[in-house]
Amino acid sequence: MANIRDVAKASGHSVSTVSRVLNQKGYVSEQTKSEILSAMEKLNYHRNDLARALSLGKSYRIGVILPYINHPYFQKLADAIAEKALMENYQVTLLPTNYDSKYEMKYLDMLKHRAFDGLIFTSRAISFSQIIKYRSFGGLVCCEDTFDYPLSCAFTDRKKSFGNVLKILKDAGYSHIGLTVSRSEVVSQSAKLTTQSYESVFGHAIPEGMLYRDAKNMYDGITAAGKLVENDPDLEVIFANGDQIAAGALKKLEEINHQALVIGQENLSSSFLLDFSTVDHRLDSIGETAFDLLFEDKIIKKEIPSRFIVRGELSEIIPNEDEDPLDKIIDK
Amino acid sequence: MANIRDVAKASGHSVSTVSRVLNQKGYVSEQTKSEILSAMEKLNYHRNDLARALSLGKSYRIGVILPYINHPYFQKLADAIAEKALMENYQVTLLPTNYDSKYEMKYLDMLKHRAFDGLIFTSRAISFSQIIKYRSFGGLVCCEDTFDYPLSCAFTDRKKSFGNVLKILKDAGYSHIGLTVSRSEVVSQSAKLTTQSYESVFGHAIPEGMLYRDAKNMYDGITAAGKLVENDPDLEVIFANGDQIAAGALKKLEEINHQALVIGQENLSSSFLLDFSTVDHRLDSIGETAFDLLFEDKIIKKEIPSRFIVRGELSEIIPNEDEDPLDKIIDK
DNA sequence: ATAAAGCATAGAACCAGTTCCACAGCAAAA
DNA sequence: TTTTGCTGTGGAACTGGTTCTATGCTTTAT
Repeated sequence: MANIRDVAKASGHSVSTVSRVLNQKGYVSEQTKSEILSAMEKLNYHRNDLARALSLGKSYRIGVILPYINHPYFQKLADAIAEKALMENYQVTLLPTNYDSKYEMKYLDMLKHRAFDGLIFTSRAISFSQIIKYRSFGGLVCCEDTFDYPLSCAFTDRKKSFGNVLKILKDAGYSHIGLTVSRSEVVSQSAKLTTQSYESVFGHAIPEGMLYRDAKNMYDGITAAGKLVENDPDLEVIFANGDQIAAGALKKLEEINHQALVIGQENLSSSFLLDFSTVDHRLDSIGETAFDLLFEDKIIKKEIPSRFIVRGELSEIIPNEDEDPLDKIIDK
Repeated sequence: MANIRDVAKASGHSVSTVSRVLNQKGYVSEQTKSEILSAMEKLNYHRNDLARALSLGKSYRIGVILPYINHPYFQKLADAIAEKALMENYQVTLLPTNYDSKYEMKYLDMLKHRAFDGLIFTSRAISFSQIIKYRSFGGLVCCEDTFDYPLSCAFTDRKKSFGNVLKILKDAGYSHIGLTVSRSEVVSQSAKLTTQSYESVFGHAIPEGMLYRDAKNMYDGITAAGKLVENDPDLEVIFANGDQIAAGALKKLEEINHQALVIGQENLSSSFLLDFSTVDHRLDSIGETAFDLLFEDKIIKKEIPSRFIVRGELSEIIPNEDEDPLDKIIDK
């Protein structure tokens, strides 16, 4: 493998001149340039990016921290980040954690070790204060509200969007509502906001047994629907924490022949296929924004508004006047 | 940022001794070791992975080349590769190409530039002979049969599995069969095998209008089903090139109230949810194997057998004796 | 005529690691 | 007693780039 010194020797010029040709900056005569170029050709030379990165102190790589690599929510978010990053000539590496703080710390350590120029947290198990400690080692952005912590973020106000959906349900006369969350509200910010929204809309806590706390995939959705109907035979609505969970729930409801509304989140293809309403958290915007903030000098916090996509029987029930803060969309 | 020389100076030892402590190899006395360790602690020292990679000539990074980052088939395959790679302490970067050979060449160039130790092609636009040129720059593996080309691969015999499914359909008395492929059989190996299998089972080419050539996602599935029924009002079966396409087709068939069997591929959650049969190409096995082959010295080619997962009405029709080369599974 | 500015190039230091080699001390084997 | 082998350590070269600085040589402006 030829290196820059080999090229210099072969062309009869100095290393610095070769470097100038390589980077197309500084003064190089046409004559010299073509001599060096042909030497490169002859030696089959290609610049070593690792050496370049070491010298520059910048690797043009970022990492996206996400709990599950094959989870639709995080996948969609990661895709959005990757799309923007690739446009800016950055490479993106997906870093799955399974919500294990050990992994999160490991990836932060990789930032320390200069494996990345920056990290985007799509979700997390560790605290903000832990993350902040690593600020001096590279860019850091979270995809959730970081409140008063000195940490950039791009996020949707879930309390607002959850509250909006719940209010619509309340106004439409529904009261037997089951909810699912991925993790207990003690550890999950999203779960906490779900219960808080419920309380503020309905004026009381979610009734015992109407909150299913371990909904991570379609199969959990099946289980959740079973439990919720078992706990409340008059169940009217299931507000799930994702379209995949909603899809599973719908399947179960059909199976046991229980009539109830199902609402999902993220506007995945399954919600369209199975024709249920869904909260679109605008993951594409969030991802793009998160990347943009990564290498800003200042700490910036950006809120991106959600949309409620109304489908199926709900689209006939709810009023369409609407001056709420969300773009409400009646699909088809 | 402290470096290894700072640690050496601070601890009163040499750089090579610090390196030995860092890598836990070679002789170091307990006394020296603890002195160096505490110096590292004090200086908040962390090894620079870029410098290490440069020195070692190995970055512990691999790339996975795939046309679409959010396509279920490639996602599943990439997930399988990533899972194995992470176990072996390699980092995985997803490299989307949109079937643009420019991108594929760009990623091969990145291999040249030492950004990766190896690349796995899950699909490709360029020829095998193009890829082979880069063999000297790092590991290279394809997830399809590379035939006589000197290139490692992990793959399923699609001709075999397609033929198996088509034979089952033929034996069950179906003859009005529509098929979908993602790209024309001129460029897509998979499409070519689909048409070849059809011909060898039915003894004639796919009738005009019964092959839809641009099926890439669920929405294409909807369009495809419409066209196929239009071209043959007696359509009995749609054999789609993926579960997402099959799901779209099924939706369209229900909409226009046309009774026909739908068969997908990859055994995604949608095939389970919507209860149609599917060909499971064992992407998890393929991904794992592909990684294993990446850093083998020899060129190795491994075939992984597919499974046909039979669901819905088909499970009542087809005989269950079966000594065919595929594991046939009757689901539920 | 002379200073300033622009062009073209080379040399050497620098980024932060790894590793080969030499050398010393000491214990066990010849 | 000498040789061998193991332990422990340091120096220096090496990985392959970038960039600062110095040095000439032309032009151009004053």
